[in-house]
Amino acid sequence: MIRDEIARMVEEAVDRAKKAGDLPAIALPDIVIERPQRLEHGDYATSLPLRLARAAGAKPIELGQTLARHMPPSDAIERVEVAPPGFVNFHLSKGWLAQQVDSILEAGAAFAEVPLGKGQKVQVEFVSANPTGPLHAGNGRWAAMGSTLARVLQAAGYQVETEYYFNDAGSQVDVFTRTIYARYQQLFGREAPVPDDGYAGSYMVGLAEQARERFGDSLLRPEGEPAPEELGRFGIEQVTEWIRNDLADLGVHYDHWYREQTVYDSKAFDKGMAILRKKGLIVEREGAVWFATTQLGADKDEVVVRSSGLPTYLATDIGYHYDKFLVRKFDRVIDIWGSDHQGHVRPLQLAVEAMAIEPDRLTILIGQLVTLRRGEETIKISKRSGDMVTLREVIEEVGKDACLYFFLSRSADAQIEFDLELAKRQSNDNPVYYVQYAHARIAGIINVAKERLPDSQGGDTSLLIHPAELALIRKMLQLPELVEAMARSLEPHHLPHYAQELATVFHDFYENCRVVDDDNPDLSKARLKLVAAAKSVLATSLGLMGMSAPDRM
RNA sequence: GCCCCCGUAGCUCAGUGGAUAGAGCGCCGGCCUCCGGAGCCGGAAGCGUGGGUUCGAGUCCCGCCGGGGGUACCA
Repeated sequence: MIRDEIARMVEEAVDRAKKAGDLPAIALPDIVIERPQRLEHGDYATSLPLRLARAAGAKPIELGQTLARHMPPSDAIERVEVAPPGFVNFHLSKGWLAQQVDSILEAGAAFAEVPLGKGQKVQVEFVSANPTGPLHAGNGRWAAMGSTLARVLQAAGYQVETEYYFNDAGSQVDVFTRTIYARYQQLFGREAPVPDDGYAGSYMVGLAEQARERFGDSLLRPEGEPAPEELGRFGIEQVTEWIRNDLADLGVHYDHWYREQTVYDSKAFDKGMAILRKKGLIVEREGAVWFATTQLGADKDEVVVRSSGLPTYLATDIGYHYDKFLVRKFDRVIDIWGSDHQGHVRPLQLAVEAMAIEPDRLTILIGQLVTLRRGEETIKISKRSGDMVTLREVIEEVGKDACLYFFLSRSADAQIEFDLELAKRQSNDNPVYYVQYAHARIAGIINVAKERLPDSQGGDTSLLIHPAELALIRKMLQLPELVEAMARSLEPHHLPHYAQELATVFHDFYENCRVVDDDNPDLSKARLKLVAAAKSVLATSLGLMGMSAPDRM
């Protein structure tokens, strides 16, 4: 990327200045190349002189001039300017910019790729909601974010696997089974109340009805006997199928669906626990088994096996991460959790570290929860109370792409409010259509060109000199930089904003530059290349977000 | 109480410690003899609050105010 080349140039300028005796031999901070907000400040800039001033004992502006004087030449850079109070600004040459159109066209979707991950094996696990009820609208946020992050990391050179972990073994399954059994019994006229801690949602009645169709009354047990496990398993399977379908309708597909039961069956649970036990971190007390995190600096210990004999969520998660790192050998693991799980972050990190896994191989992204609202009314998300807005409902009423765009455009740190009424009303105003419209518009232009320009091949991009043309090229060139930034920060929410900016500069170009012009076939052919490149970059951006890039709307 | 996240335009949200803080929606005013007006151009309007660090703070640190989450042998 050109930005990296500029960083190397700055480094070389420093070396040359030192050798020439124009700069004392001082330690160099990281060279940061930034993008100025204003075009007059150039395409790229560095504030290195400001940072070096004190150590070098010189005025920033003079340091800047020294660096500029020693700056090696480059075909891509038209001029280097020093601006007060101490910036060095780099202006890209128009000719070089125009050439990039050919490079972008040639690269296609690979234009967004950057060699950052070097083939490292990374897992992204997200959503992983319990299969005890349908996904709610808030789960869509993690689906959008996780799947996009996975594609971004892929583009950044990582070998990525996505995973959905579903809980088919814990205590919630027991609650679920008792609830569905209550509903099932009710269908046969028995007085069986839904347990106090059970799932109140009406979908449980539907599941019971499905069970009745499938099993008849064969699962009825004598009064007072516990719920049959088979009924629970049946329900879990049905709900898992709903979840798969909802995610598929959002365009989210996983490489692996991982069952919690696997943690036990594969002995990962036992092996993980054994490591911690060997280190003296497992203690028994008050009838339960504890992970002694206080020995690792925490302010309280964590229960791993309840006095009932059932492992806790944390315990299975320890085994699960043993499996991720020590069995499946991912170089990096990224878990996306809602902030309601934040209390588990430290204990799990401590466990991973205690298993001798380098702590920075595990990244747990905590996303703030989605608050749902319908007009004035706030809706509490709770599967157990049954008062919820399902993801399916939102996808159907707002549309897949608009839904993805909404969830994706907010930082994970922002608690967002999803007003279902507003979302429905504004779905036509969703920015995603603005971006898709730009893509469709280009498709239209290309069709017109086919009719009117018999020979539309081989445009000469050096004819592209209009400010609107160059602005479009400049914006396209940001995509690889953005992919790299997102892969580093794990913040995919920048992508929709970028796509919109790209669409904006395209629309501006469209207003100012006529592409298909019978009187000027050479310029038309050059501009056709430009819009074809823009179409490709728009499609790539939309593709990274899991959205469609339609030729017609 | 303690821990984590957040307070930026009327609303929903962006903003790698840099040079004059942005977008969408909403509001006001303009633009179709011409490739798709789901578009373009212009306008009004903002960093919760008080200190500190820095050449430079919306961004980092501390206090206060406000919102969300956690602090379970639930996940």
